[in-house]
Amino acid sequence: MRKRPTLKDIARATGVHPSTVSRALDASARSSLSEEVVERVREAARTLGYRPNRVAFSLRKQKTMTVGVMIPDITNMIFPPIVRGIESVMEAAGYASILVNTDSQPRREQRLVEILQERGVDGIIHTAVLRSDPGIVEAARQGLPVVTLNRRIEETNIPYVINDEEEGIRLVFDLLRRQGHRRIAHLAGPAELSTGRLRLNAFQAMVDAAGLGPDDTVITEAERFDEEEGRRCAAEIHARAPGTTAVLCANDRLALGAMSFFQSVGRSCPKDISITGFNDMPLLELIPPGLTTVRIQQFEAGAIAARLLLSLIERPDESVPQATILPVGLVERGTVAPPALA
Amino acid sequence: MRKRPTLKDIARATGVHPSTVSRALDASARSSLSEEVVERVREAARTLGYRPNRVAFSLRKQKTMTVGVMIPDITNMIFPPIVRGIESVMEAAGYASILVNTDSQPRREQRLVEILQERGVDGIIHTAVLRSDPGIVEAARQGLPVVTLNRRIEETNIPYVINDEEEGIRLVFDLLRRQGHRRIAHLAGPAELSTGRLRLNAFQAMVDAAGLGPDDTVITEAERFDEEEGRRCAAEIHARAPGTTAVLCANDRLALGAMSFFQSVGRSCPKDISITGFNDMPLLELIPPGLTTVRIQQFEAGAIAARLLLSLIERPDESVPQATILPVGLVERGTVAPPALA
DNA sequence: GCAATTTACGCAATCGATTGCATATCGCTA
DNA sequence: TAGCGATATGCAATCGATTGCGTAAATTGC
Repeated sequence: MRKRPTLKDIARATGVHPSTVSRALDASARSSLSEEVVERVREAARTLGYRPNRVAFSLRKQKTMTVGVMIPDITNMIFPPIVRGIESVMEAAGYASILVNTDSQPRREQRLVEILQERGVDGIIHTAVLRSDPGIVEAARQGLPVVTLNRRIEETNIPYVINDEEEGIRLVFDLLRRQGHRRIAHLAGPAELSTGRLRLNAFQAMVDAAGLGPDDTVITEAERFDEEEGRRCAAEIHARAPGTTAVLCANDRLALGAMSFFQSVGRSCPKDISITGFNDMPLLELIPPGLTTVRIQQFEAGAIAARLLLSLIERPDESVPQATILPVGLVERGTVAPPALA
Repeated sequence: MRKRPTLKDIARATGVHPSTVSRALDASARSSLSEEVVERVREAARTLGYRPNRVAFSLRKQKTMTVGVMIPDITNMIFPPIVRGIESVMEAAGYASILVNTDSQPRREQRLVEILQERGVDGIIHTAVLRSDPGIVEAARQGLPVVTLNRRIEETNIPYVINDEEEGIRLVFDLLRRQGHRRIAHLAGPAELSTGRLRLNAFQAMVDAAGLGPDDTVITEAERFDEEEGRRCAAEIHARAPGTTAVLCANDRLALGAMSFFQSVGRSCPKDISITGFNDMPLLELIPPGLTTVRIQQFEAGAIAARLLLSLIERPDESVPQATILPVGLVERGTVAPPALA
């Protein structure tokens, strides 16, 4: 087990100075060297199996070619495609990604930001920010490139990439209205997450615009974006507003929970109750009666955020768009039908 | 935007030498210093907001506190829990993980191993090895700690953590037999993946032990572990052996593909055909009629592999178990029933 | 054929931390 | 009070690469 060769080893092998080796191997500095030396060095590097030591490189250049990717929880199925989108761009640009899960815990998140900074990441893509988020904001203020994804931090100038939440809510809301629904509940996401908040705001705007009264709509707020909370909130809706004919859920997992609840109390979907989701996560089409939902661009969102971050890192003078809003689409499946005649 | 303070800054602030600062901040070297200096240094470090520079640390100590985690594809739902299991252990031990997706492409995989080595990872957890895999084997031979997960590399002494594949196949096979099936097909995984191979071998052993003849069993081999291949191979089984009453699939995604195919040709599951999977991936219980499958320990497998790797890294003299075989369990749902009477 | 450039490479500092060794200071003993 | 060891701290090399500057040799100009 011999250790990896260094510039010095190549220098010894070729009889030149290490700095010359460094230049010979660096395409942009190569021009100041003679053809012959460059060739000899490259040949020696090849035969010795030289691989540059990125740690040393990082120390000298103050650049780790590493970015931090913060997500709430990789086991939540909407995140893997996003992560792949990010990596597809980052890897091609020579960057590695350190992936961390925040579990949506502010304390944990703050600690992870510090860990990433200690490691000298060149930037952070954050898909899990809370609506206000001191750790990451402070890091950005100190000059660390940051892009947020899926959510935004209010009152900062941190660039963000989000889906057109308003349009998504409009699509499902309009669908429900066209089918004749009037008593529409909103199963909202956590208010401290910007997606939760944006979708709730959009819902309320739609309700107002449609001229529905407060009696027609009931809103419950989930504490997490998961099935269990979906069930709990659906139960609350069922109890508080039994006349509800449609539940517009802030995401698919909440909707699956709601479907499970209504089934358990014998209200069949879509006959007795219509349900809609948001995100269009994988496998949804296999779960009957097929959740009607809003499709978002996951892989592409990750790739765009990654390109934004790269731009911040490598061309700090160029300005990047503060907001990137991705189009969404309606996916009609089987969970929406006209309301049963009372 | 002031830059991060270094040991030198603290040294200047306290009037001691940088090496003294280093010692004061290092719990194990602290003992050789006076109480008073230690306190002054720690105080200064706190007020300056000092965070150690891990890059410099890594260069000097030849240790990056970073591990590589190689998986085929994070969007494949069995991997996220594994990744979380790995990270739960690694993060607690102060290690960061660089996650890479190989897409099961040998060339790409080889390149990723090199990238990880360039970055000086202290070890690699590989959940995506092919049955023989020169890149990672060579890295291990050169002394890089490596643990494989879910799959193993044959004819090496690289420690591995796998599920009890044989027992899993036995559980579903016995279930099918008890229900009265005799004409059982195997929808096998790719032969170059050890899971594919192990499950196939186990299946054949069961067939032999049960005294079934070659006429009773047909075997098709998928090229990838996905739904599309599941459909394709199911079609092949349907064409070659229409009398088959049960299909034992090498994993859940192949099984979902098979379910989709048989439904498309009007053979209802489980009435006309029984189907079993392997892995018990999330959401399966929501897809009717509920795939009967084998549950494996995902999070735990990741955690165990991580502990193994940590042990290889930090205590190279201690020996670790070459093989860790995790127990599996049968999950009976709705896709298995007695064969229809011919 | 000599001064003025240019070319090609070496030298040494640097990035920020760690660590073996040297040394100053102190207390203590004889 | 000289000498000794123990204790606390400083010094300087080191990890592996990058890079501004210096300089010898090669080239050009006239």
